Amino acid sequence: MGSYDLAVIGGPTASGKSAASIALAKRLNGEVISADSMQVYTHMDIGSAKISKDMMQGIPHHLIDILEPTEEFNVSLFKELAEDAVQKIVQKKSFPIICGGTGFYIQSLLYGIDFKEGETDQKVRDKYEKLAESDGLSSLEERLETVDPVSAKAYHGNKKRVIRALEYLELTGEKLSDKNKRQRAQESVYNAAYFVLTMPRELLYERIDKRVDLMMKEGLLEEVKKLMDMGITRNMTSMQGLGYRQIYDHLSGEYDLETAVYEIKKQTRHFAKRQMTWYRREKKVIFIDVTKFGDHDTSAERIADHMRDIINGQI
RNA sequence: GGCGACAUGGCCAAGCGGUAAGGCAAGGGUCUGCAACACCCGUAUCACCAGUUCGAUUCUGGUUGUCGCCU
Repeated sequence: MGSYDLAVIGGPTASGKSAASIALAKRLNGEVISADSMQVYTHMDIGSAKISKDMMQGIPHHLIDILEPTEEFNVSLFKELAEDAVQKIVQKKSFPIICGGTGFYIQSLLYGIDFKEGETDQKVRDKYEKLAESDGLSSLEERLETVDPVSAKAYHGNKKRVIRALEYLELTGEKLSDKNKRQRAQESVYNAAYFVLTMPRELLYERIDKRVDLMMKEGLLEEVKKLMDMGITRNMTSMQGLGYRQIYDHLSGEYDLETAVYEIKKQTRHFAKRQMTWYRREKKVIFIDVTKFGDHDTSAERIADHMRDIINGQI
């Protein structure tokens, strides 16, 4: 397996990560760890484009269907669970393959970002939340400006992060920006082969549109209805997912179905764009243009061959 | 054929004498506990021609185009 500890398969949504991860796992006696903020939830299959048991072809998968949609999920939890999974896979003499589009999650694992210090405190958070409501976000921003100007500049207008910065400082006495600087200096804890699947933007957008249409055909509407019946509300982490929240809004009478579908497509395009900017700044990624590996139905195998060769040091 | 209205960036749309609001889309970016989140940056010389004026996207005339009404 050369000198790599693990492989990462990233890329924008709808780029074919899942198929490639299966093909690679078969080649390397690997197991897949999903780095996806929505596929962790049960009852959310269609909208999250969750890989089916069939498609898994017997390859073990981790971090899929591990939470109820009522439960919270976040980077910190992901990192913990993913680390455990990596360890278990390695102990079995198998090869870990991280597959998913959430760049932040992958980063947290690769660089061992420490979320233990300044662990979030609901009381402190509520306090700032209330302040934001009564005095406005700008008052919190001013406050942050005086105690941690670097964070204040970076998080301008960003309520969640302004509050986190304030919270972190209050809990630890250290500026969040200082902690980040400290952590950024860290080297990756794993030697990872970080692949990112890409394709021309136009093609990607086409595939996104098609995939959303397919999700609708497969019953995304019904899926969201069921979630609502289960008592899932708009503010839960699970209902933040693309596709879910738009259908939710439609079902709550915000807009008609056509608008919902249009919004899902548009927002997914925006998302894909953001994913790309994330990968661009990631240091050692290996971009793989999937269009160079034949047509879509058969390319996964050839892409996996290519990735395997790189991992084995043959390229 | 006649009458009237309108022509502003990819789309929608303000401005109506002093050198182009805004929204959306496209594009770029930020991100260290909600990240499929949240946030930031950002693109025109106003259909064309000729006048009036110190100065016109804004006024006048014409050309072209679009829309509506009428015969």
